[in-house]
Amino acid sequence: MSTHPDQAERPATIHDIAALCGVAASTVSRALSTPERVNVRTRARIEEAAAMLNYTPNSQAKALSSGRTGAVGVLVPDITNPFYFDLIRGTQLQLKAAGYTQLLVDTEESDEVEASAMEQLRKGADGIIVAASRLSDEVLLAAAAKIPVVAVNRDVPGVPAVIIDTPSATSQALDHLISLGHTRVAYVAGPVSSQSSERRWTALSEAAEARGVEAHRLGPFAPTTQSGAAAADAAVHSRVSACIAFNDLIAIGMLQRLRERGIRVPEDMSIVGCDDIFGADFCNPPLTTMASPIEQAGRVAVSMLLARLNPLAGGARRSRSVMPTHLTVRGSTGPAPQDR
Amino acid sequence: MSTHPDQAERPATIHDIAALCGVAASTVSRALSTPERVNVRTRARIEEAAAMLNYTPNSQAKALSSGRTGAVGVLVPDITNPFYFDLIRGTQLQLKAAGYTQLLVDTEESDEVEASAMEQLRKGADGIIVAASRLSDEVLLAAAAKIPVVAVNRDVPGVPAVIIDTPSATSQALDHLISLGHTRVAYVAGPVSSQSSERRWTALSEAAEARGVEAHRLGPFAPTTQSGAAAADAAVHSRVSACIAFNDLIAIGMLQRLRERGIRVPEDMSIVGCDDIFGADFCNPPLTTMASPIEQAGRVAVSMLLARLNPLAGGARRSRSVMPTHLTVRGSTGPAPQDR
DNA sequence: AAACGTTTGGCAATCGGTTGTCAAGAATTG
DNA sequence: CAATTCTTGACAACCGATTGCCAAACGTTT
Repeated sequence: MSTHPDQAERPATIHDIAALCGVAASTVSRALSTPERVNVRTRARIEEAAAMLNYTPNSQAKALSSGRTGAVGVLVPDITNPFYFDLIRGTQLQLKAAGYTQLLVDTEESDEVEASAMEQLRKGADGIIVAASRLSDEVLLAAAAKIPVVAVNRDVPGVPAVIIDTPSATSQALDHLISLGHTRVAYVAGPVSSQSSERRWTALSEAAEARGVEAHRLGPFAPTTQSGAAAADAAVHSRVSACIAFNDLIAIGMLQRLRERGIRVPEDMSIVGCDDIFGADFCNPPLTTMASPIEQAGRVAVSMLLARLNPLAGGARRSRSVMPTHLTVRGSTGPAPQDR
Repeated sequence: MSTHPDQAERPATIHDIAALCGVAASTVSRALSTPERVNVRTRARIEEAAAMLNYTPNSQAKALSSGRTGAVGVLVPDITNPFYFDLIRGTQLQLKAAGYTQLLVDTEESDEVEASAMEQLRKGADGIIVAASRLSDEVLLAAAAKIPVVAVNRDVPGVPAVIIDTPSATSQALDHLISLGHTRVAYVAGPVSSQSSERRWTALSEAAEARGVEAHRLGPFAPTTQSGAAAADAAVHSRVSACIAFNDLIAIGMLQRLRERGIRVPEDMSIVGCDDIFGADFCNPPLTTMASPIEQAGRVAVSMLLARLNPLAGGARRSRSVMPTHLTVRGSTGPAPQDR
């Protein structure tokens, strides 16, 4: 069947090692997973044989018999949204460091796809990290009861979470705009299913009231540059002098649209984005935005999940971690126009 | 152990279905995987029971007994490089449509990480798609002998590949620059291990010679915006009036650096990028670049791989597919300066 | 030297499916 | 109605590990 019948084309198994060493397969298994329970000399022989045969444990078989898959699912609403790049990279690095495999799934901004992915992963992964979940509180909670889940940017009591503290940054952004003389500000809302959009609006409207400035709400808008065009038109129509956008994609889309319409940024209109994604620093003008350590958020999420999976390893087992956010001022915000 | 001892918390297995229908587990397995070999009525009962129990096959067990994992590994050098976003999305969509799971791995631009990931995936996946492989021809060929591999942007005889035809676009870019009056052009090279960088330089230098213009080679540079700064300085020093960069990341980095140094684009220097990544259209100035259907490239790669995995399904079993590339002219290229 | 406790290693069941083999039953045919 | 073919479904081995259980071998203590 093979070109070299006598040469083992097929990956080595513990049985091959066992045969080579003259021990039982179970001994090999123990020697490799519970070294202290096997005679030093035997173990040495086994390890030598394993190295010689270039042995790699079959993860499928391991998963089947042990129940642990060594994989963690990472669910994001849209892979092509740059915001998730850093998050994905953070989870990837941390997971790999811990010897886990990352199963990345794009849920296409759909709660159904998300739910089915979770059901799928229930057997295919040891745990799940879900970013910006579109699921209802109840469904998410139910899912978390079946498989360890860590949510990112989604706050549901009972579900461990990493929260990126954009609401507080929103207030900073408002103060920044107020200090520039703006008195009529719009919040360009994200998808209705986005909890963070909701929380940000709450923070913003409260802060605006406390400071005595007008806060309008526009949207909802899809978190893409395309919908930024509609957002820009809405903003112009609402006669505000500054906008705080749900995220940088929308903000960048607004920048483009305003430029097309001949509306100068920041002279005629100031724009604040959120996330400090790739591109925020080199768009035209560079975007004032709310930045947070996203990659770190991914790493923290993994740590929280792994602490739950391996309780023995100690660890504070936090169930909630808040990532700080700060305002990064660039060129898209400036003094309010004086035309009134 | 559970809060509801009488309720099946554990996912249903074929044995549960078999018990419910009064048939053997193997019959259930056949009914679900080889429906035509089971009595219609029995099959209907089984399917009904499966639906009732909310049965999902255990992929681990399936993989173990059948040898097929239903997963495909996708290896990219750097997840945070926007170029790969669309590629990843293309593979993800096409794989999901075919019922496969995508295992995404960031090889960190390292041939060693890439090789070990391949070895790992040899048992954990049915096939591998590797983008911009850093491996040597021999190693890649050896890997392809062990597990079906489709390479993207890597041309090794014997390894099926999807090639993005940037060399021909490079000539287009050169013609574009020549028509603008440029006579001294630099190629800003990518990593030495990148085959596409090499092929592009070959195409460019030949085209330049044929057209009687000077072509300089700068670099190598890492494919990041950071190294674009060094590239910009090198370009200025080499006194060329136009640059064709290995990719958009470098080009965008150059744009930023040139701006810092007060060198105007395109008045003093024209820049051409490659890939038309996210951001290329809204940087300042918008980047003239070589665009190709990257997402489609991902989909084609998956199709080629799956055709190999399931030969029965027919399909032309192409072993090489070339994706067209065209020049997208934006604001970063303009007439050559007249100062000489 | 006997009794004891402790390692150490092998057997076999198990995870949840797939698949080859084969016999019983149904359908078709002569 | 009997013979034959086909269909259908049950049994059991197997994929590659893990793991509970038990017995053999070892060293220690009295």
